[in-house]
Amino acid sequence: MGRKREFDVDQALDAAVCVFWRKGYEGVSYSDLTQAMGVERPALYSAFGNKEALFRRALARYYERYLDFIPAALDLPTSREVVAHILRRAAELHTRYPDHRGCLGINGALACSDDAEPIRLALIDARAEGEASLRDRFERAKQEGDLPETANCTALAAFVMAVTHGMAVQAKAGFSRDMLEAVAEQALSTWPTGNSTLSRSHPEP
Amino acid sequence: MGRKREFDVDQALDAAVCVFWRKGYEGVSYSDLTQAMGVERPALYSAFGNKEALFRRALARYYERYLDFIPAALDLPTSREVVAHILRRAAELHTRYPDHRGCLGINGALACSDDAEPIRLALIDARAEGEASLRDRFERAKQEGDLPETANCTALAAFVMAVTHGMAVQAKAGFSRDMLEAVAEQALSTWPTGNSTLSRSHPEP
DNA sequence: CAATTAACGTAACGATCGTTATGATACTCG
DNA sequence: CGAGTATCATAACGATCGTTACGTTAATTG
Repeated sequence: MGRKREFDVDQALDAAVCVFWRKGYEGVSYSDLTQAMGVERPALYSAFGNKEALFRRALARYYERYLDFIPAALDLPTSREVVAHILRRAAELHTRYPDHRGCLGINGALACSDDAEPIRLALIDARAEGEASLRDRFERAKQEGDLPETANCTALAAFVMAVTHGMAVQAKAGFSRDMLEAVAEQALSTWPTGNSTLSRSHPEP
Repeated sequence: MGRKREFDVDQALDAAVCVFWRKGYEGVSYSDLTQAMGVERPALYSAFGNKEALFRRALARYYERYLDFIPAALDLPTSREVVAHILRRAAELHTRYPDHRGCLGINGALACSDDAEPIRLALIDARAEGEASLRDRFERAKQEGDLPETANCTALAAFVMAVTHGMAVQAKAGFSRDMLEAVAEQALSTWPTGNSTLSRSHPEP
């Protein structure tokens, strides 16, 4: 019972994602949020709780709506294809929207005040989760002969994520999609190959 | 004439560098600054101007005190040595100080409010300058036969900077120096070689 | 149709932001 | 020594931060 909500929560959340994506957690004020979401402050608090809770909701939505290509990439047959897909899709995503470039997982909070430290740590955790799943995928690749026995899967996953993060920084600085894709190709050119037929059965063009 | 300054400007500036390095431009308040620099607010204004001017001074000092290895690296004989030196020194610098990890050039302002936009652009310019000097160095390497004729020097420079920025993000997230060095080595393993004797006359161990 | 309930907009909360009067203090120069 | 000046610490400025009373409006329930 009671009055029914006059705005769509999901739609408002999408708007919040865009604002945080552009300005980061601390760079966003409630004035920014109310303007972008078309919702007055008290409605935000009743629907999402405080700013921190709203950001966490926005981050979760970002991962499921924009970073869904990462779990999808993990299903590709070779580690090289996994990496190629992640790097290329990241280059595209980071330059897709001219008014909020880069990655929310990086833009959200890199260095911040003590007040925002919980958000910074939450972003670190989120990134670490993706990196861990990538490492696990590389371990599987090693077992399959797709990566050499000597491969350091932890380091390889960290390398791929480092390039992705670096591209996000450059995207926020205005780098073109083409330039980021050139960076991605350079990163790919280092990729080790195993000795099974797996990696040769899916040649890159 | 008049009263003489009771604090050392350079020393205070070094303290400001550390604070901005840790919390970024917007994450730092004047309370943080006065506490870290041991100087009251009006003295900061009279010595440095406002917060934006202070940050620009701190950024300049950061480049000359901590990023001096970049111009030094450009003088090394081969492009591979240049890149190796930059990546390894970056990995070290980004993990050197436990209480302000990463890079001021990234931590300073990645995504921010509209008020801090001038600082964000200044950081972009500063990074672009280093990237351009790296590209120019690679062009020279190409002329010397140290890089193949087909090498895309702009993309190579962007790649090296992307890895550096990615390592900075990871350093701020708590990654160890060893892990960052493994990332650097992986990046190095992609490095193209020319066909002159130059690159072979300085083999890596 | 009342009674109840929840979301609405307005407007204000205390705290902190970056910035600056203001008067006291310490130094230089005539 | 005394006039002048620059730096000092205290304290306050208006603006904005994230957050929330409060009275009104619209929907549901008996």
